[in-house]
Amino acid sequence: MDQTQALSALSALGQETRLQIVRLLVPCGTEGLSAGEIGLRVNCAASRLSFHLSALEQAGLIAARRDGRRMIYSAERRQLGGLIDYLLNDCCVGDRVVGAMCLNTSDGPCT
Amino acid sequence: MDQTQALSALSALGQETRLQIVRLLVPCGTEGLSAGEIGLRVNCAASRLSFHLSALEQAGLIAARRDGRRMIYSAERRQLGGLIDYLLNDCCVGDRVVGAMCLNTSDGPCT
DNA sequence: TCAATTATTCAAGAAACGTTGAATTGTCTC
DNA sequence: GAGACAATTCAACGTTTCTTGAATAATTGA
Repeated sequence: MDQTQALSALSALGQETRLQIVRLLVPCGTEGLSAGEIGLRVNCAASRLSFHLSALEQAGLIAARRDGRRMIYSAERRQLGGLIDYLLNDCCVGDRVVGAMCLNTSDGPCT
Repeated sequence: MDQTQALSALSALGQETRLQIVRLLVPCGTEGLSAGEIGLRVNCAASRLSFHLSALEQAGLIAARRDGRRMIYSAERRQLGGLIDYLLNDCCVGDRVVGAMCLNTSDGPCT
């Protein structure tokens, strides 16, 4: 991930509804959720939801597929991982203080 | 770090000039750089720079101190680490795919 | 094919953001 | 104190982003 991609991912996540959507989708894995379901969970009108979903899709943070008459969205976890990796290694150049925050978590994937 | 703090950090970083500033300041550690120096390095007029510096400060990503007639800014590396930690552990709930991206880097702080 | 369901697109207005230049504040040196 | 230096604040402007509601597209089932 380069700076341009990181920028678009960061600004996509820097909005409440969109951060909520990503947090909702990550635990659903590749199975994902339909747009309607997402709208119910994040309490969001359809057209507003579509707007935010397409922003996340453009940033590469979620992927869309059709299932009958519904659209299923799922988190692009590799892109999210890429963003974290960018922050940790390209932005912060392996800085010890920053890295320690990651290591401090008891059950995180880095321990 | 909670969702509110993460949101403000993410949206602060989702802007080119501000991401540049953070990338510039992290390697400088607690020593930091003066506003004028930062302005030269990121090619930014004084008032515009001030605007972005205060946005980063409000998000807790940088700290300011005065040294004579100059203001010295330094990265708040713990806050940056906290953001990464949030993305990895609270947002992504220790997701394996996301975590793997972090582990994959050869010389990152997580290996 | 017609109606119902699901979701997107469009246009308009409101709100937030980013840029600019001028004015201001704080600090230093003479 | 006067002048220079470093940085911030302010107001104005244009741009982008977000929200809303109405219109449109795609799919399904009677």
